[in-house]
Amino acid sequence: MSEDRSIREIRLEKLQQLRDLGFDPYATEKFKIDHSVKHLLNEFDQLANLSESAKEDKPTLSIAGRVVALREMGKAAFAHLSDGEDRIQLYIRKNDLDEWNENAWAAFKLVDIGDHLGVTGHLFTTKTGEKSLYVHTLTPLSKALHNLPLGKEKDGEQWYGLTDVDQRYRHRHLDLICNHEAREQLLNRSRIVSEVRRFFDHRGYLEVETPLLQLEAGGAAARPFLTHYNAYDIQVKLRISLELYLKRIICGDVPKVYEIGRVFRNEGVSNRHNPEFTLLEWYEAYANLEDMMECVEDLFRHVANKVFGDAHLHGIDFGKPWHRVDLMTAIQERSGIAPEELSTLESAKAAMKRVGLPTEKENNLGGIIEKLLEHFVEPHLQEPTFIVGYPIETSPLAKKDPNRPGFTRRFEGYVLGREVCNAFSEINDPIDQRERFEQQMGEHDKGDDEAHPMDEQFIYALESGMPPTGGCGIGIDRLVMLLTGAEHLREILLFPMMRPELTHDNPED
RNA sequence: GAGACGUUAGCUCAGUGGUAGAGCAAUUCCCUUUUAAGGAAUGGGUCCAGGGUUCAAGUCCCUGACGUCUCACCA
Repeated sequence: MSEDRSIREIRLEKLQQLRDLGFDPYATEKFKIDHSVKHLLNEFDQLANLSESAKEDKPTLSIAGRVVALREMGKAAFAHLSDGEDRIQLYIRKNDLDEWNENAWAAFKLVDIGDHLGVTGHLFTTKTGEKSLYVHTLTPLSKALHNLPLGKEKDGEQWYGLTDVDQRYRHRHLDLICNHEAREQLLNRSRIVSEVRRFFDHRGYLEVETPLLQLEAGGAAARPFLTHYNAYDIQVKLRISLELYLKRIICGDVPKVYEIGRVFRNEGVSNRHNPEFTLLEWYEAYANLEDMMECVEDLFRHVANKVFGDAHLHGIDFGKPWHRVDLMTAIQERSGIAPEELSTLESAKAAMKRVGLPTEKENNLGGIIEKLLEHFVEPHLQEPTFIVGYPIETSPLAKKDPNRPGFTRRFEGYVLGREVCNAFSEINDPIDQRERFEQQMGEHDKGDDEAHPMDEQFIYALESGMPPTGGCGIGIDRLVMLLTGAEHLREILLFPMMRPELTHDNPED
């Protein structure tokens, strides 16, 4: 990024002048703050009365923040100070700055928009009725050497500011300074994750942390990132899911565990994809599919109520139970393809062709069924819905449905036409699990490089005995998208994956 | 991976093949209750990069980089 050198140089000169006046912005280590700006404004009347008595002699209230607006008027000035959460107007009068430091006014004149400033003073209301702080003393706390893209703002409306999405993501701090919505998204995400934790903690789940560096990345169908561990001189992979280690903990007789952690999938970027994202998975021994459904319903209801104070969000009522629909029934209703047609690969391909979908790349029944689901059913699943009963080929970790050959005890939850969770009764039969892995290895040999690898350590754990267990996974980023109404994953990822920026200053980088 | 669109001052954006523009921000000056403060003056450009066409290219053509959107792939 090309830098306006003159602005930077001017501000470095101002920095030196501030130092010469005894106001080195970088020298202060701590500045005592009495109140947040928001608190100051909320409790203004009470705090203003308190400060009335002390008006003449000593400083009363102390606040700090970034100067976001500045209106100088000769020997007085107005400024707005923002602590990120809220902003308050400052009134600075040359004659009313404390006499003990005659350089204070000169120092103030060297303050720019973007600088951090600590001030003391008393509260008052201006002629036009704005709650303000009458400044007695000021302490520069940082100097902005760049021209921050702070626009003008009135009544919460912003004129200018930073809108270039590229710059917003690459320099997220500027986005957070300039765009209130960016800050809100950050806070909402944090609140949602906190409430998810609280939900599971209160239900007696143990939060655990499992390895990110793994010899074989399993638990999902995805290509892993590869890296190298020098000490052992081995290739290791970044995890693509949390699943297998969490189930090994279940095998260790810890009956309820959850993890919220980053996983990495070596894939492209889109509105709803980022190569690293945050996954929530929880497992509960002795629980089945129905228990998992209720848990998902409770979780969404809890988070919506706690974070947004309402189970109704974006036209969806998370207070109600979710619809429960059999996958094959849903496909038949939406596409007219009967379950019998999807019993062999040949008839399934024929059915696909009949409804106008390409069949060239299809070589297993499960894949076709999931494609039909995606194409015909998903867009209609606006209301929270559990689709139940997934084909065995695409569910290598889910328990077989004893009543339906070829299908597993697995469901996915959908809201507003998008998948929000994936759950199943976990396989605890080590023989079955080994067969599934072997089948996946067969798929891998046939060219599916996302097929699940064999994991002997996991099999060994199952062979030691795992109780019947229900498990569920939710992409936290997509959950936040859903609850906040964000249209892009990038809006709720602080630092989304971006190609390196080619700068003119450093073309070699 | 494919297509469409975009990239001009610190920020937001105009710009019709013929001298590079505006608002805000910045610099200097005036102004002791303003609030998108106001007034006067000033400075600020690798028009994404590299080729090409042309007397002349920010503008037209080609290639590339980065981004946005849509589609494809995946979750």
